[in-house]
Amino acid sequence: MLETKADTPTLILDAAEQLVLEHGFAATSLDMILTEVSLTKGAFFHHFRSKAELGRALLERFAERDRALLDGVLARSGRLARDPLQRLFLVIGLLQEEALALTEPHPGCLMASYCYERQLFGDAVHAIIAETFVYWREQLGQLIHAAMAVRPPRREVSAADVADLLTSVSEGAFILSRATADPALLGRQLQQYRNYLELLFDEK
Amino acid sequence: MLETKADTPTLILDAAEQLVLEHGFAATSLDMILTEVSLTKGAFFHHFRSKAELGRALLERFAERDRALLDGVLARSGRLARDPLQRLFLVIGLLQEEALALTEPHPGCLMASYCYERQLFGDAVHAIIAETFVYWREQLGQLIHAAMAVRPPRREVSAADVADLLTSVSEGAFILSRATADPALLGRQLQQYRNYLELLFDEK
Amino acid sequence: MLETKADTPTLILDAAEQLVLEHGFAATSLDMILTEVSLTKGAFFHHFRSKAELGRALLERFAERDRALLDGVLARSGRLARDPLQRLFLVIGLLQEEALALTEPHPGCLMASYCYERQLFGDAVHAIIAETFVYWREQLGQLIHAAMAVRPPRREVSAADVADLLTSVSEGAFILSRATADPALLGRQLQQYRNYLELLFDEK
Amino acid sequence: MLETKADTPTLILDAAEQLVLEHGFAATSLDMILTEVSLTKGAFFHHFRSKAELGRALLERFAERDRALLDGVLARSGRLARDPLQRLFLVIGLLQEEALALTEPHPGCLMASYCYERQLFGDAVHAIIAETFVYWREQLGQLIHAAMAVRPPRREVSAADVADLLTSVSEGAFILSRATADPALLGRQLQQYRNYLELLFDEK
DNA sequence: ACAAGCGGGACTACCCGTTGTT
DNA sequence: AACAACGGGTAGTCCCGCTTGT
Repeated sequence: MLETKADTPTLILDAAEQLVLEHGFAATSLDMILTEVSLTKGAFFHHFRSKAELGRALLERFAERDRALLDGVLARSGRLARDPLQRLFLVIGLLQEEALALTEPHPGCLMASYCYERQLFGDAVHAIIAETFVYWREQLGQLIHAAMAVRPPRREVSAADVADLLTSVSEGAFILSRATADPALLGRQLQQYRNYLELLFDEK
Repeated sequence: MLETKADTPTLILDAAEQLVLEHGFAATSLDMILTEVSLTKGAFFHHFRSKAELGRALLERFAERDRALLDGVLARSGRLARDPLQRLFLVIGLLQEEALALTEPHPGCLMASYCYERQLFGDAVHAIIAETFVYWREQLGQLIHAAMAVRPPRREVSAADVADLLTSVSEGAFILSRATADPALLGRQLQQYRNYLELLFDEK
Repeated sequence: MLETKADTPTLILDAAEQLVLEHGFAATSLDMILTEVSLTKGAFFHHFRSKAELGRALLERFAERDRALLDGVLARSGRLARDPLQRLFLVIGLLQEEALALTEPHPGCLMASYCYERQLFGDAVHAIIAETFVYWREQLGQLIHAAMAVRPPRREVSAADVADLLTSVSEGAFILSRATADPALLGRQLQQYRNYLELLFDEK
Repeated sequence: MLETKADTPTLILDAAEQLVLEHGFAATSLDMILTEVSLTKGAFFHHFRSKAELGRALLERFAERDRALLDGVLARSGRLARDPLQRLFLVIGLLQEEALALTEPHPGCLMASYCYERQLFGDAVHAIIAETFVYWREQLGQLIHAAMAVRPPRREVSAADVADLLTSVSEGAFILSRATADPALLGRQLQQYRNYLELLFDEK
């Protein structure tokens, strides 16, 4: 049906992403990737100028999908509700749904991985990472801000900080989930985040 | 008095830790470390059997210090208060104090770094990481459990999950703080965690 | 009018010659050449069987032009004078004219370049180089021989050696001119050669 | 007797110089050199930071020896005669002696070789080449200048140009000698240079 | 306890040439 | 006639670890 005949660059990116999340970027050799997709160096360097460029392309694709994920849940929440507070909880709910579907620990976040190999990358890469984190802060922050207008929170908080907290909890849970080999951990941590929001916006 | 003339293994570990947190373990070559401390391979292999052993020693020292940090704040909180609820907020407060003292982004967590280079390490290393995260869950979890006995929380939560949340938020904030080059971010995120606890244990 | 739309092989040869004189043959990759002329491998291998064949074709064209240069000045000198001595000085003069027109150092001689990468080429190429140098020795040597018949030289010299000297001085001046970034050097060295001939054939 | 136990860098330089003069720098692989001296890459990179640095070291040693050759013949000529004109002819004579001793074509000049692979090297290398050629121009030029003071030449010439001519003739003869596989050619060309000087400084 | 030198292997980058297609 | 894609091989670089010596 969806005869998605994957093209070579995509095949390479797919294999690379998975390997990088397991080994780190530096320890992921081109040979490892190319063995995975049954190609040779010649093919690789026809599509990418260097390994560094592969790293950048990998991150760019990841960041785009990451923003698309947020855009998606924001859009869906908008179709299901008008009230910002309801929308906010819908957003968290949709993310929780995905977390609950995991049967093994979340594969992790490429941006976090790159952060722990910071010196390997140039400013262009650092900028993409920062922008993507800030995108969540701003997009989600707007919704939180709107919710705070509808219902004053029980603690004086910054919408940006509360938005960042979702990112923090997620990133931290990715790591913890992997370290303890517990696929359900992410869902439980997102539930804590939901608890926080519920208490924050509790009536009375 | 405290003329602690650092011995060679310690010098190596210090340089290595800083470099690994910036470059990742794979991309940190022995030459880089040894240049930093003005030593040669001969000296290194006299003290460490291999690079892998250095990695293990690095992690062990880090994990010990990490547990010691928790032991320390727990002990101090015990000297300042008896009530578990008060002690819990003291623990968070002491950790916040450290976060507020940062003038540049937190250097990060070696355990998180290793998680994103998982395949480079053996089960012995993975075990240390898991145990250290579980140590926080259990030690802090006990205190939270005691607090919940004193004052029933406004949401039904597991003490372990609430304890894990501190780890998640911290790990996530390390990454976010670095990515956005914002040293104060960690403190603000810990404040969100404190908010959560305050709302959870609010007396109506 | 003479809208000589250069054909592909010529375009390739032109770009290759310039690049080889700057980088040497080994360090001139096909990709470099093809980027220069905006073509791909497919086009190249349609016109040349291999890089080695390009090298041969390059040299052959160069050697032909080199012999044509000598033929040209010899023919022009023959139209301007009958006396071999006069013709000889006319030949040198015409070559000097070209040297004086240079605004940047002479691009160099492909045969000299190949001599310093001798092992890359086969006997066929070596033969072309030797024959071209010998062609100058013989053609110019004949004229010098005739001049010596007309006017006995003040030193007993071999016509072939005196002919070779023009090649030596030129080849050496190409190098010296480049090394010192002095476009006028070639002209000044040819003047020394002319001085030698003048003194050699001085009437007492 | 002179138990000259060659050290590793010297062994490498010796093998490299010979190979570079035959193949050119680009086409001389480290493997070729290291096979010749029975070493491995590990050993090479312990002594040289890169192939480029080898190239520089190679040239520096060559240039030093080249200047030492001139210094040597100038010094010997000074011990054998006082008169600059006599010294000048002694210098040429000593150089001719060396040329006549050759049983196979002169191995060539590294500086000329590098000139035909110009783009491979940086300005530091270009500077060394230019300085070395200029050294001959100045040192030999001084002697020629002194000779011209003693005996006015029969043509108005610049001492520098006459000095350069020796370099030109030599460099050109290296190439011609190789191309025609004629070891005696260099000696015969130097004889032409001597003829030129004799005629230039002829009495009457 | 540490330094110098070196072996052996891995990795990125690049290069030449071929194939299939338009 | 020309291009995109790719295979196979090789070059330069670097890295870990061992040996030998002081």
